[in-house]
Amino acid sequence: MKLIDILDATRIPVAYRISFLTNFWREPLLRKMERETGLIRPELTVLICLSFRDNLYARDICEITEQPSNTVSRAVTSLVKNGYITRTRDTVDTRRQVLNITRSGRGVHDALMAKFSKAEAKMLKCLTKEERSTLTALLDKLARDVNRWRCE
Amino acid sequence: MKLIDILDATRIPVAYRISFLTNFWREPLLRKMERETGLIRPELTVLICLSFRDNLYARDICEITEQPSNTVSRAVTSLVKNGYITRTRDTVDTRRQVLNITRSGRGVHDALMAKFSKAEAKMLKCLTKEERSTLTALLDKLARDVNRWRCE
DNA sequence: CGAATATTGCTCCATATGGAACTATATTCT
DNA sequence: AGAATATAGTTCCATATGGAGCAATATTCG
Repeated sequence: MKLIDILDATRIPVAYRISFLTNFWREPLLRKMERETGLIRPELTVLICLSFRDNLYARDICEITEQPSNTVSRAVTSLVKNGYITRTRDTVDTRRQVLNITRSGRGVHDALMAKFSKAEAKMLKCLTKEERSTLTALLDKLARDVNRWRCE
Repeated sequence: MKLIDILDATRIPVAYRISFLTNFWREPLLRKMERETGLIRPELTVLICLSFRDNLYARDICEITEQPSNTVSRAVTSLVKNGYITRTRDTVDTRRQVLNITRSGRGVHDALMAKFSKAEAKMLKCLTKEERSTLTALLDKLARDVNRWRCE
């Protein structure tokens, strides 16, 4: 028996399958990233945020990602130390520090995303192009409705 | 900005959405379970396995779930202590211990699954019945193909 | 202006969980 | 049978990460 044999019987068919894909696709990939680059998850998250937006405060990243501030703080400190982002004290509000991704940070980010993209393509190979866009659309519908179904 | 605003731009549309649902749907639910029942994830996993199959060894559960043996070992010990499963030394191979879910364990399991099922129904409310079965089918296709795309 | 309150980012602590190594038992091979 | 190897389950250790609370600064309100 394997976990996959429970697919048919579970009372939470969608959630179970999503969980399954998370466990067997995302987790190994992230663990591999951790081993190979030394980057950990919250650091990747921060990097992703800063690759989309310049001049963010740690606080912004907490709100964007809904991660606790200590987690973000640690990630930021580590990324600065590795030269992947810069952190400069805000002159107006000296509690704040402006964060920006460096060239090197963007390089790491882009390389990682390329790997993930490749891994995703491999996973999706068993679907037709149409099925892929259907799947994306359905997942999208769920994700965008987060405020209705979110816990608490 | 929110993480959800990255949906359109990401290079890994499916994986990102799955990750998003995991972060905002599964994680809070599991954390709530941990707070309210004291059960942790590997314990739930073991409980699920034993609710599907009697007389498993810890080793079987490792293979089923692909979790490390120490994690399963800890979960088993804790579940036994709480009276959710029984553990009896195998007479043939005395290294092994036969595991079974108790009535109380099944009660906890069923109650949890009922909650998860309800939470899933809430999440899926924005999809039509047909969309739901399409989504399930597509995720199913991906999951069953795990051996082709799995990492290492 | 001065006091109360809010906010930013951080440190301290608790805990979940994976990797490696260990013990006890079983199996295999000569 | 005896030695080498494999396997079951555990313990030890390292680390990722969340919660609570803290110091420094900013804001609000009298």
